[in-house]
Amino acid sequence: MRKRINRNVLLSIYKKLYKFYSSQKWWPADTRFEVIVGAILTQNTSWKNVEKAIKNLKKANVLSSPYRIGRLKKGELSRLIKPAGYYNVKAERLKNFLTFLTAEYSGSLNKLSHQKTEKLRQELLGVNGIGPETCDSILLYAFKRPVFVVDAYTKRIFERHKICNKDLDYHQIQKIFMDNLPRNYKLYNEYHALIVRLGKEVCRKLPNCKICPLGKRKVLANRIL
DNA sequence: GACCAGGCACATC
DNA sequence: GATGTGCATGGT
Repeated sequence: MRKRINRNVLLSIYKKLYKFYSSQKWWPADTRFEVIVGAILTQNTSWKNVEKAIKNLKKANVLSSPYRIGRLKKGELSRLIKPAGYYNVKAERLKNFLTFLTAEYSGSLNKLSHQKTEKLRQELLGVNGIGPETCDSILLYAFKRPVFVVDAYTKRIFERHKICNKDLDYHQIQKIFMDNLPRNYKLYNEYHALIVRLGKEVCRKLPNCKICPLGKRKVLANRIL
């Protein structure tokens, strides 16, 4: 039997984070398509490296529409996204998404955006290379659906703060957040972004973290994040 | 030079 | 079903 959590805990952590960091203005991208490309490129990769890859794509003028990337040869695409790492797999994954979009929606993100959330999720998960987190990032940040994104930071931070059990999988952790927070797109958008900000900034500064807004530095010092 | 970063698919047991 | 492994760059 799972431990029941206090409904207010998640919201109060959110408020602390927001007060401390303020809005993160996510997702950092100019277009919906750029969000999707970024979501695939950032898989297990620092955003700094993804930025370099995105810059290359923009410079080559292929990020303005799915059609343009779709026309690139895989080798050429790999070369452009090289700084983001795993460039061969990621080129394949981008291609897979574009093949799906072309085949099922005539290459139109607008058409895709009319689908209901559950259908959209199933379709995205059907693309080889799009797993739960990438899928939910796309749902949340590209299509503004109220879906909570769980990532490595979320797991680490909330496990160590005893809010999630260590053995919970992606969907179970997601459910804890979604069952205990209002289903609100803006809230989920900001919350996930704040968690990433906290993870990035605090993680490396252990064990002498002075800025953790969660106020549990003793636990933090034991390598919480 | 080791370790990490906004995962995922696939092989093997 | 659980666990292990390959994929790869660039910063600390």
